[in-house]
Amino acid sequence: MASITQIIDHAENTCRKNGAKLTEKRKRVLTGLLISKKALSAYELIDFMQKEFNESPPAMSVYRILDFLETENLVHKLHLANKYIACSHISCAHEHEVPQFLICDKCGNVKEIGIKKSLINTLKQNVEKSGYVLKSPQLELHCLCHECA
Amino acid sequence: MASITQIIDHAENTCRKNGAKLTEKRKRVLTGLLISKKALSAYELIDFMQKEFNESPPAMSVYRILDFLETENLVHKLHLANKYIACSHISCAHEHEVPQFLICDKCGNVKEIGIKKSLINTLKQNVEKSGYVLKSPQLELHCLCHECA
DNA sequence: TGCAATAATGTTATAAAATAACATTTTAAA
DNA sequence: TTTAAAATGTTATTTTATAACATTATTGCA
Repeated sequence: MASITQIIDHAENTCRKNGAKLTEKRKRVLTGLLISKKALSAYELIDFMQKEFNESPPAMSVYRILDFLETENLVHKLHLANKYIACSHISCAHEHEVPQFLICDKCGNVKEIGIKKSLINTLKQNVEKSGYVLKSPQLELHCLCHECA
Repeated sequence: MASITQIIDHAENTCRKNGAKLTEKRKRVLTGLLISKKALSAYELIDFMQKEFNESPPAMSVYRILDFLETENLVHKLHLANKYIACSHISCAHEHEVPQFLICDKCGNVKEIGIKKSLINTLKQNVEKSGYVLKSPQLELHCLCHECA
């Protein structure tokens, strides 16, 4: 399990390779999500950063930074929960599976699992049979965690 | 293809069987969604109903009505788009498939397809292997429709 | 039929999430 | 060094959603 510093370094290198820049502000937002044990909304992130880093960035900035991090695949937006979660594979060397998020409707806990290639292909075929093009196979499912079930 | 009146009648009977009541206000919200060619947000619904029925219910009421309709499975909330869409199987006599929504990220068009039982079972097993319980297998996918692709 | 309880809806206010538009600062490139 | 582009800030607003209290309508029971 890589330390947060290592993950940030790795993220920085990945961004540089893509011609993007992981600025200090962006690092701090990503760090906030990595430190946090749970998915956070933009405003929860602002509160969290106020407590952890003694800085309170404007919401507009946080949203922009989250958009950037999402575009760089460092962060995932969970639409079911209106929250963001750090990608759990940032420092992996191998290509990892498309994420599927199991979101507890009761307590908000989120678990990330990988979607098998075969399942993605099935989804993709279903989509194309319907005249649409699959843009992003990331999945979110309404669940209950083992504590709330 | 059932007429809107028939669909509403069917919905009313289904609610009655479930011990719920499809009041006039609720009928009008459902009708609005049935008339509409596309998924609508709560506020879009309010605008739509102002134009179609010359009534402008408060947002709070619309949200409550949408919650009710969703609970009765007459309406689906699309979390990716923050919109609602009428269930397309209200007057079907047979048990229909769990819905999967293909949502065009560009224009907002939504297509509903059915998820095969085998795919649901796969999803369910993946979830349970992770210690969670699948609560609702409804899926939403980021897509592009054939016009926007 | 009348009354009490419950359900549905309205009102007022606010919270939460998100974005538009303009401005300033920082960084990178020429 | 200067300019252009990127990043961030500021101000304001829009959009989505809900809390809490009040009123109205409906239902069930005596």
